[in-house]
Amino acid sequence: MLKQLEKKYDPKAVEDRLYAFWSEKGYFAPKDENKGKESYTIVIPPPNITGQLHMGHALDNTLQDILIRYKRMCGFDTLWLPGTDHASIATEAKIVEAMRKEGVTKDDIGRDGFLERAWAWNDKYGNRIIEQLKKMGTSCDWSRQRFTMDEGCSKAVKEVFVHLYNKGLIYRGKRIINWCPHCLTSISDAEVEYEEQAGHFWHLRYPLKDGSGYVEVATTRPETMLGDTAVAVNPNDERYKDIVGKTLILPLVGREIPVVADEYVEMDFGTGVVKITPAHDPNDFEVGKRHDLEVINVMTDDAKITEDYPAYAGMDRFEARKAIVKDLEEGGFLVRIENHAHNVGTCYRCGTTIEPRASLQWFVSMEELAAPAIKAVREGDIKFVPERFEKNYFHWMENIRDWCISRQLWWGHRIPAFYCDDCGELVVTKEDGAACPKCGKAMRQDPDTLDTWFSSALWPFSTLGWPEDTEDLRRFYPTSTLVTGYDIITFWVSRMIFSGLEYTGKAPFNTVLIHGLVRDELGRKMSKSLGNGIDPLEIIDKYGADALRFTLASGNSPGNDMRFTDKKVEASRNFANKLWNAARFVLMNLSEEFDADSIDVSALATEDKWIISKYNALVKDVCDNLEKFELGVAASKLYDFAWDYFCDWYIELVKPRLNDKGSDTCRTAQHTLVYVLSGVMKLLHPFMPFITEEIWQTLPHNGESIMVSDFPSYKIELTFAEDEEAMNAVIEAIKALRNRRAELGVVPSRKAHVYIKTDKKELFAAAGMFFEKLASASAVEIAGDDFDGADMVQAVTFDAVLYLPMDELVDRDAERERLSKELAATESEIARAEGKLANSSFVDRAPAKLVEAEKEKLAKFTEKAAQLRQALAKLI
RNA sequence: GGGGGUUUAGCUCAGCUGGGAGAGCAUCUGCCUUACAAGCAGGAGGUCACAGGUUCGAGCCCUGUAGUCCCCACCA
Repeated sequence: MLKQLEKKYDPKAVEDRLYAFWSEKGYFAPKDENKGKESYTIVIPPPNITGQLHMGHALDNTLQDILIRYKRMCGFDTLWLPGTDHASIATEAKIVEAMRKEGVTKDDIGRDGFLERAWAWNDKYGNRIIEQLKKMGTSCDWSRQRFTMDEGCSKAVKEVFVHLYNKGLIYRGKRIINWCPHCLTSISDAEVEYEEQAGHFWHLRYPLKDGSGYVEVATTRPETMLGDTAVAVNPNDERYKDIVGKTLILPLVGREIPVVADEYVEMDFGTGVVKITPAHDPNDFEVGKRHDLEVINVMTDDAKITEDYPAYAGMDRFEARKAIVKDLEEGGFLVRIENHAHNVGTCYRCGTTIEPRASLQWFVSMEELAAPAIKAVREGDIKFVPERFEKNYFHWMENIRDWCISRQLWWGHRIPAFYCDDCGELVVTKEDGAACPKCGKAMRQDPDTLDTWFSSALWPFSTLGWPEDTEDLRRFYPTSTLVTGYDIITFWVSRMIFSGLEYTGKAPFNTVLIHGLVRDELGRKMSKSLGNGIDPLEIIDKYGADALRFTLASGNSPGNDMRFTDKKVEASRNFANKLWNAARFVLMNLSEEFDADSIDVSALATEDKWIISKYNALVKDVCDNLEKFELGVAASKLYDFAWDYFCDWYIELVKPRLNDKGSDTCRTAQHTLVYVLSGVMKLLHPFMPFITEEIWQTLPHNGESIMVSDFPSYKIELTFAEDEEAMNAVIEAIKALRNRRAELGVVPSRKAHVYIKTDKKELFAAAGMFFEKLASASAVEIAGDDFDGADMVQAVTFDAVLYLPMDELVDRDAERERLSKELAATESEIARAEGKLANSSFVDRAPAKLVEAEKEKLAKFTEKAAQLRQALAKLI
């Protein structure tokens, strides 16, 4: 006896058990016997060890899991490689915060003590998000799980750093960088977010040393005037020709500063005079370099005024601004204040206003690296889906600036540069604790660490063993599809591309599948500060992982944002339950085992061929869609097929045969049910892994898990166009009857005799039981050509006219009106078709197939109109 | 300032190379038809933002306009 199912699908009773089963069976790992086959590899975008699973992860990983499960079932040598990212700033901030609560600072415990805490923290919490991912059903090969700071990744980082340094592509220099006074580190340009703020324009007056007057400058940041080392005007500006080269006295400070001429200054903006603060503005820094100006830093690491300016020393920059403006005003140097909205750079981690700052940092020289990365996408070695994101990528890559990679943090990859304090030698080496090659003394390692993205950039190959020539690297690299959100194309995708090309000589993946953001019901970004985030784990708890996955995969197209609502998950949950009950029904009616993977075509009834033919077309569609990364389209096709065709029609059509226990036709119906349902389970498995496995295992099946079964493939011999057409005619007739009965308000329990006038007598005669079961017919009779049908209710379709003797129930006027309306509609269709066919340019230029189809339609509508006219005539 | 997305039923969104507008939810009507009320059957609801253009034919292609969202750059 076959296993029976509970009435409602209970995800909790299934998910953890099946996940453990898959895991124990080792299905997540690539199979040895697949070695040598074409590989399909995905590397996970490594979540931060500080992270908690959010909807973005849920979406990202659902898409990856769909792809990898699909390819696995298709027989590829598949690997989905998981891991985590050390997330230097985020993690360090978290640990510092925890220490603050204990009253301990980084300086108190020192670098080693701090790192000890950080590693302990990683041991404790680093795997939390991995465990959460498993709840989603993600089929990563956990045996290959990596961490950006594990030994192998660290080795790769050093290798790359030394390689680039030796090639002259990494350099150390004093430049303006973005400094976060809260995180106390430099950050890269990509890590700065701009926001518009209402500010002011302070017009200041700087006196000429010779007492001949003043120049007026305008600034949005008056506090930086302490560090001014010049004032600049445009060389072509007639107004200021005379003062170029003269000397000014900097108010409040008394420093003598020159007036320089520089193209950078725009004559028609502000006063046409710019104060130059090389230490605190990137443009000013460049001007300063051109004119050999002094770079005077006026702020401490935490953005307070330095001791060099006693009047303001220790003041926060914004506090100092007020004080300085007040003093300028009192000294008569403030001309006026204008309102001015301007963009302020903020730290993407903490939101603090960044402070541009001249500082000695390490940089990657980007121009040479960017060129091949641009070429690879340009020439199609790497494709973005959807393609439009290539524009973003090109724009970023073509305007790329050098990448500031050093961070004043402790948690991360320490820069492998060593200084000899004795002789001043700088050595960049993979060896720790090397002695100075010049004087043999011990050297001091650079205290800074690398930008987190430096190691992430190597992820597709560092995780496979690079720089060693490992079996995994040969087997799985280059990877296939990278799945990520559009928000990290610049941070991550672009850097992986140039890294892969530079270090491995290959593009790290061939397709970048971009998805959008998951937003809340109101279309807002989910965020901690808004508190509008929805916890995927709570959704899983309430509706099941399959429902969540199906929701995220469907109703969503690549690159576009989606809104998340419980209503959508509910619909998916209902779908899961529908599948469950379909399976229940099939099992309840199963009397023996059948081969779920093949079917004897010769025994099939028309309706069997109809569903199998439709199923076969579905297989093709789903594969095509998945190959094109149209996962949402595939999902909705599966939904429609399973619910509409299979449940609402096929199961209902086949019920009468199932009652005929022991008959051949019953057995054929059973086999068809098993064949199609189990195929649909396979097609759906990438989307809804748990319920499909549970159902598949309960049904007759070959093998021990759907996860490692063969994905269905399109079979030309399973296309039955004629049977499809025949069954469609019957279905149309059933719908027409139902429609008529509903319009007349006849309850289903009231059965009625049905007369059918049709050319397809055999078909409709054989379909009698369908009308009894699905259209409340008490009996069905095929009417002869002389059948009159006067005073009967009629339902007209292309292939048949159906008569119901229910005169006493019918309002004749209403019926006449209805028929007239339908006739009018039909006549307008005829007019449309005739018009089209009368149009010689259509007939001549449109494809012959379409013209032919139009003619057929015209004939059908003409026939239908004739029937309707007859019916009307009989009513009167 | 530059670039891009988006605008389709009351709501959320699909709509593949141009060839008679779709789904889910909501709504209305009728059904406990022994797989499923998380269900079944039926209905109503759209000048596909607007204006031009290309085409035999446009939701789809081109141009422009408007609303909306985003990205990049940044004039002190």
